[in-house]
Amino acid sequence: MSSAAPCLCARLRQGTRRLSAHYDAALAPLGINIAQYSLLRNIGALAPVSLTDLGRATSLERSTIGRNVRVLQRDGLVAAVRSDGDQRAACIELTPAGRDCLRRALPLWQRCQREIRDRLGPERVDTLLDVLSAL
Amino acid sequence: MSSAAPCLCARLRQGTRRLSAHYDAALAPLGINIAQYSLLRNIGALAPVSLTDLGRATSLERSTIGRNVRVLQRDGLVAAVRSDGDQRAACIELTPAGRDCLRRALPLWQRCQREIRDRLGPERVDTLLDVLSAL
DNA sequence: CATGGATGCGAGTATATACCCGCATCGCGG
DNA sequence: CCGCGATGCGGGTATATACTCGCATCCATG
Repeated sequence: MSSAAPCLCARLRQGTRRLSAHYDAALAPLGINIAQYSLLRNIGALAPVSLTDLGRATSLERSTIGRNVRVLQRDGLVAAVRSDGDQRAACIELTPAGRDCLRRALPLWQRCQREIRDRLGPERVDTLLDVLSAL
Repeated sequence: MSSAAPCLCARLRQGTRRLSAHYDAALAPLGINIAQYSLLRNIGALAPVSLTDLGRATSLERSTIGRNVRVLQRDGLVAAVRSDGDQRAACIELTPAGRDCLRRALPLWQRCQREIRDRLGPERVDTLLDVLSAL
């Protein structure tokens, strides 16, 4: 029986792909996806921030952060700033274009959040967040 | 307020990364990860199966399936079979090594499933599966 | 039977993600 | 002050994933 049970991880991955596609589609007019939006939000909240700290905040590998930030940097949404202290740290902050992108993305993102909340109901959303935290 | 609310998608992605890492670590002794295990299970259940049908079964892009299957094929876990009908279909099935890998992976996977179920409790697991289906 | 739309795939390209290695810098202990 | 472990990053490599394009095959219709 248990060998026929659904794989929790596979289901979670599948749900994540589907939900990400939904958010990605909503953000597409701005040329960013949900991973980038999330990273931009984190940078905006923590800036100026080092790649290592960004990795800690997002639970992402530092090297992953580096590559993802590079894309945002290429697109002019974030920029490196001179760090006063540690010369190793590559401190990152939003550019005006990045702030503008975040601002315009907000309603699109909120719409996605609302849609999901409406579809699932507030209780199940809260349960989901709770379970994800416990994961 | 809502702009400060947690991003459901980001949380889901984060939880998926964490859970996947857990399953990946458990399956590492067999040289496969959870995505490959899941794909192998699907192939085992549907074989002989075309890439397109595999994609439908897993909600993955057909081109993604093609690339993922290629890795399994390179590792000798799956093989293409002559299709009696449509000459376009690249019918895939498990090799004996693939079946053996699945067999040995089963207890490792079950252990992961049990750990998660123990950590979350059966109700929350069921709720999670329910929510993911509704996503 | 011939042709054109539908379908199945592969390849190109791009991002997300992780792991490992090597380099540069930092800071502490001698 | 000097050296060595700790820390921060970039690059290499690999897989997962998606989108697009082009090719081959299929099939229904004329």
